[in-house]
Amino acid sequence: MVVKKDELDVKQLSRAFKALSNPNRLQIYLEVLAHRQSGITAPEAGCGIADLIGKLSVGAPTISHHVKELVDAGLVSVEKNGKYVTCHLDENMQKHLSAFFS
Amino acid sequence: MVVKKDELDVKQLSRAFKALSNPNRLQIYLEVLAHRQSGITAPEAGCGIADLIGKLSVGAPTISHHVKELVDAGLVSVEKNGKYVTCHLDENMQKHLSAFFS
DNA sequence: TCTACAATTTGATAGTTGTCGAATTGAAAT
DNA sequence: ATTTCAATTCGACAACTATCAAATTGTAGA
Repeated sequence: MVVKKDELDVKQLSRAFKALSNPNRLQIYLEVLAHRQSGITAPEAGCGIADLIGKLSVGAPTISHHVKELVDAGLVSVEKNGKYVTCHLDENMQKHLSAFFS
Repeated sequence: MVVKKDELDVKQLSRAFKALSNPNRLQIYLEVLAHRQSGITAPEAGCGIADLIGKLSVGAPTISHHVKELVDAGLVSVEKNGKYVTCHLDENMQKHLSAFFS
């Protein structure tokens, strides 16, 4: 059996950093970080798109675009509930990035 | 006396991430990381520009440009010795980024 | 002084990105 | 079924980026 590699390569890493390189996208990531409830799924866990639209000073299409980039880079995941979308932190990626600088 | 703020703001952070968002620039940062001698200044500490030119597959002007971006973002510093230039890791910035993901 | 050479600057260009307004989708409520 | 509303997709455009070749700088050696 082939063992799964646990390290991120340069390409993946640079993609993650690129996702965080735009101030608005970094803000979104910070919001998601702030809403994280480590462990159990709590009532107000996650960060709604509408919240983000309220807090940043760019339009909804731009928020949508940025969230997608964060998802594509593996930094966050999204969960759909009817009309609404909630963002969650990808804790595994966070650990990888933490390890990179340590 | 006014205390010096120790945290990076969103602007500074996103600038650092932008500097690491290009694969070639990230490679340079990795090289500099690899050449770091924590603590004392050892003989082969630091990473020469010529080394970088040898390891990456882009021309000297591009390397020069990328190193400048890393310096501007506060990730590395350069030291000149006659014709030669050596890059050093900015350990303080490294600590800040480490803290960000922890 | 002249030459060689490491590194940077300049100028150009193809490609990428952030943002917007308008149009679209799709789920819930009436 | 129609309306409403959250979110996404589309099409466009100005701003920015990565890279290169050519020209320039500046240091060290002959």
